Amino acid sequence: MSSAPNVHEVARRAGVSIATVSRVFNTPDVVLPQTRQLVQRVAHEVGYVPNANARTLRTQRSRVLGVVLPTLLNPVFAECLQGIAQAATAAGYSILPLTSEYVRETEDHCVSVLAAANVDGLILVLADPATSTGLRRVVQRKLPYVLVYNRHPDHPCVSIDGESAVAELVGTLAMMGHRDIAMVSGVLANSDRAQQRYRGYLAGMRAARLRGTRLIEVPFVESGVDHLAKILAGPGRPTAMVCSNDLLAIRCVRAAHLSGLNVPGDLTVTGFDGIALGEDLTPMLSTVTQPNDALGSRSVQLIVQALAAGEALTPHSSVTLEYGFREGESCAAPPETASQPQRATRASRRRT
Amino acid sequence: MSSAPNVHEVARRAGVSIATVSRVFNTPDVVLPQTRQLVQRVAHEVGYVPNANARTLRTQRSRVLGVVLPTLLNPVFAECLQGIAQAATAAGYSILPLTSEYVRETEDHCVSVLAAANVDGLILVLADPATSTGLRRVVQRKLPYVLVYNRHPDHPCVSIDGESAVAELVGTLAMMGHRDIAMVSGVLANSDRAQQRYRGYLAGMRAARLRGTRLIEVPFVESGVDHLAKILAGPGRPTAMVCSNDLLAIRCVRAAHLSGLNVPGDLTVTGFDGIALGEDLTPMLSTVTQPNDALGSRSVQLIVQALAAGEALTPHSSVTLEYGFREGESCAAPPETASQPQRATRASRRRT
DNA sequence: CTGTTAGCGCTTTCAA
DNA sequence: TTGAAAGCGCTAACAG
Repeated sequence: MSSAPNVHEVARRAGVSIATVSRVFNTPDVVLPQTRQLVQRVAHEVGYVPNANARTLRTQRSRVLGVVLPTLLNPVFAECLQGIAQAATAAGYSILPLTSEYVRETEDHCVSVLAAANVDGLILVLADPATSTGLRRVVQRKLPYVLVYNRHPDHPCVSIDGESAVAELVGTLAMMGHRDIAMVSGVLANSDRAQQRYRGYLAGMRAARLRGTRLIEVPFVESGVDHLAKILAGPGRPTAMVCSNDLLAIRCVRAAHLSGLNVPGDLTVTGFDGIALGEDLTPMLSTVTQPNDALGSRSVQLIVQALAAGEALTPHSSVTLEYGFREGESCAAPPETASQPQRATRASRRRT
Repeated sequence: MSSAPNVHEVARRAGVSIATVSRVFNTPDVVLPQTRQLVQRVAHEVGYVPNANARTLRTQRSRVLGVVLPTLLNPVFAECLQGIAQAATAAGYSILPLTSEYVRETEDHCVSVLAAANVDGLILVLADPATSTGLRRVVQRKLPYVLVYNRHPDHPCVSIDGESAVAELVGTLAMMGHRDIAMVSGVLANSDRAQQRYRGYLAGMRAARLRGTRLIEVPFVESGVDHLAKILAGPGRPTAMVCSNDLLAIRCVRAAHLSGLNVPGDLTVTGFDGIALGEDLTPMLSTVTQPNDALGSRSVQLIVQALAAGEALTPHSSVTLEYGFREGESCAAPPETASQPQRATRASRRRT
């Protein structure tokens, strides 16, 4: 409602020129200590803060990184954003986070908004880089960008090898005696990560010489618990469910309970993502852990570094971080095989 | 890296003046259809998007709402932000969300950043409005603002009556036979909501003629599960734990499990917030539910409306939304009283 | 070390 | 209906 004080106001009150005021905020050491302190005092008194828009307009750099995430309702992305925020602050950048809600058009729109806001760089978590029109626009406008979680040979990415992780996990389950292992996923077409993990599942099953692969796609209308419970209550239910993310795994555990099944006694459930909350659940969620905040901070570092160097990031700069496994308590040998549930003990680590 | 196209570029290519280009984007109907279409075509071709900074600088309004939240790692605030984002989009506003991480200085800093960004209004979730220096600055700069979750007679707030909610909840527990009811909270000094809820606890205990009040403050170093488990393993443990938020409740359930206690058989646990995830847990979390997204969207509506009217919001415009109770499965009569756990059936509602 | 001045991209009178 | 021109708040030459 009231007009914010500007350089003129401060300059007038301090009896100096607007240039001096500007210098105090940009190159303080170039102005006489005495003058500097005077200006600082006056600025503080009137509550002057340099207008970021004017500054951006003039300098052609905003020191802002645009961030596009699918949603913040999934803690995975909230954790990642946390990492992004911290790293950005450390590097002297602000962030402007937007969510696409997994809608293609929204993803597109986010890119437009961020471009209009003159962000210096973009950190993107896309549904699927291969088909993203927003990404195409970013490339053709030559905006510096990096993808996170996504993996694609044509783009700079910070990610983990989800395929190997799931393959490895399935191998472990097979060694524990599981033969009926199902994969639970959101709609595959909606996410390259889901596809990646599904490929890992298939590879793992193949490697273990298990033929009965099964994909349970949970359309994300409602939470999907009822749908899952129905499957578990029916005949021929799997002994293990490998879920494409932790939220889905939590729902599987719930569905098992609703079907009168004990986890892990009657049913093994594993997740993917390693959200912090999973550690506080009972049973503690067995899951593939990603370094979510590191994925975020690493992407900031990459882009900030590219910005400093003045050259765009290439697919060549892609980084694959390590994943891990949390043993948890939702995993055991299948009921037929072991008289008493035996825990998984494997907790290996892998890099690519 | 590459310079974005601007009005001049588009004007030149379309053979019109920059003013006409501007009009096409701001008052399309005032320009000849033929000219308009030409400009639109050219703009689209070169991928022109009006520079938001320049526009803001010139018009002195950004159509951006600044949002300050404690953290996004607690789904409560992510849910609220979701509501804010939707309502803002619907009203033609963008949002600029920042997190304070419950640090006073950061809260302050967020306000500065948002002021510098020329946001048209502020939506704030503060640690404590009574002591926030950031808020003081907002007021003295006469920035339009509204507080969410916080409650304070001197400020416009969108909130629920947490005190009554907890009091009511405690009453219900007492009626179920609980006498040893403890309150579990984060550090009280860190949040006016925690204080509010604690007052409700005290009031509820008083109303039920229960004298043994007990506050368990969980410092948020680590998750606090070990601390809680230790308390539960010791003598004189309560039969019910009323938690100040759902995340804490989840940890209490975990702690109970680690101490060999069954929830709700041996211990009743209730939460506060009504995060969506609580519904998928086993036992399903019994909790006070807040309309998190409505709190967010309502605050947007208030501020947008004030902006349109050109007059600031006053404490008078404060809105109290209704809370509810989710029965859940983490609540039962205390072990001494009932041979078999009996469920709470109360699910009342209250407004203030 | 400090002041004057041009101009970032845009909107908006004011004229035509 | 369209164009010319001023100016939002700031920074960065350039002079002094």
